[in-house]
Amino acid sequence: MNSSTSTKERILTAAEALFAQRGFDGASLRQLTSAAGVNLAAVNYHFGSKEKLVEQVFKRRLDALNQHRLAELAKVAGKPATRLEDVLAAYIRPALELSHEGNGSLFMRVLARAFAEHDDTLRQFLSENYGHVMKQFTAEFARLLPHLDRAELYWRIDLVTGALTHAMSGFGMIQRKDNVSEQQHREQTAAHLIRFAAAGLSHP
Amino acid sequence: MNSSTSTKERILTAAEALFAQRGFDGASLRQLTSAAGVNLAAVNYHFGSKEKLVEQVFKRRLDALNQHRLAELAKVAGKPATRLEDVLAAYIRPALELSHEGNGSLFMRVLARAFAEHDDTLRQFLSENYGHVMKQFTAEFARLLPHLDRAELYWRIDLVTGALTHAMSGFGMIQRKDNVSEQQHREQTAAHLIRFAAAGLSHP
DNA sequence: CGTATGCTCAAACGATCGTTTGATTCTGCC
DNA sequence: GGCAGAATCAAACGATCGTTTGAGCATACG
Repeated sequence: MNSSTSTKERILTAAEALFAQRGFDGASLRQLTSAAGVNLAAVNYHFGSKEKLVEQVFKRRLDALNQHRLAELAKVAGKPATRLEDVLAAYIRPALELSHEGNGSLFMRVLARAFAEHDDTLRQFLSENYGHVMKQFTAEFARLLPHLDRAELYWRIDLVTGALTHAMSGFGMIQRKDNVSEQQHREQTAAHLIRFAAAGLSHP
Repeated sequence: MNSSTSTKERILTAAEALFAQRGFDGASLRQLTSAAGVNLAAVNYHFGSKEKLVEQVFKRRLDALNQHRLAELAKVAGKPATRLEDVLAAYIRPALELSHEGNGSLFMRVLARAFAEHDDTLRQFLSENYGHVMKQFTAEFARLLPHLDRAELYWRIDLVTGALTHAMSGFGMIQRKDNVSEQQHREQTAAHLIRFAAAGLSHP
């Protein structure tokens, strides 16, 4: 028996941190298993390969993220009083709040990195597993923005996603100041992003 | 004598393509020199190391990009008739048009990848070499958006940059259709991005 | 108790990486 | 023509990578 958490979970947590720090190729299984305090062979034993481990790192967080997103969307979808900002909040806030659930802030960087890696395998993985989430959001955006045709809507949602990804990666000019807590910073980011996106989405 | 171009230039071009395809770590010097039709040792002879080669790949394109950006900005900066969209065009179009100058489309993916790599070395490199470009654009944005305080303006420019980076990376939902030329697609992207960004920047 | 099963471990495997070496060829100048 | 320096080449170096192996340990069940 292990110290408090299972070997699998220890590997996943250490992998997430190391992938965020050094990238998927940059983080070796030896660094990873050493940080997790497990044997080198444990990764291949429990996950089959390094690539499968990467997939599981994604799945663990993204399942939680999209569940959270859909729950927030369900609160406002289809209701007459719903404003565009409400749907955007359901789309944006869970993504930024991912940093709250146990060291998840590192995962945002993993995700942003993965987006840029531009791997078709990952792209297919995301599309297969979470495409239905985008469908639901798109439908609700379409309801609130009836003056936009479908192609135009896709373009704009894509740009919103780009701004969100950029904000999540933390690479931009905007860095958290020392006198601002991480929670405050995230709240500021969400507020700015929602207003910015609302204006960009709804302009004629 | 080489076939028409120098060894250095051949390496840079092949490196750009391979870095875009497989990432900085993923592309090996053996693949790279093989694709360029030069000897393996040529990289270390001409550039000193793989890391120095990466720097030069960036420098070659970014020098051209920022020169182009500043030239476009100079045409409109400070003039009374200048609209926000004009400054955004000077910021966005050269970045998207990077794909026109000799196989440069691959470089956009290199750049997007580098942004996500989140390497402090690169960050410092970009800041040192091209920080003055952002300063000039920020000043002009500030002139056209006097109702925004400095912090608010920084936030919004950052979000625009995020959307631009995302669009450059070509990872989003929006993919170029087969019946649309690359130039047309880039023009559509620029037009959407400029309108989206203008709305997001100037909202009250 | 005996045995089957799940897990951990140290060690090794083959492959590939970036870099270096030393010889060889090419180039331009006196 | 001959020599100096730049450039190219095949070959090898040491390091590190992901993965596999086979023995050892723990736990659970008949």
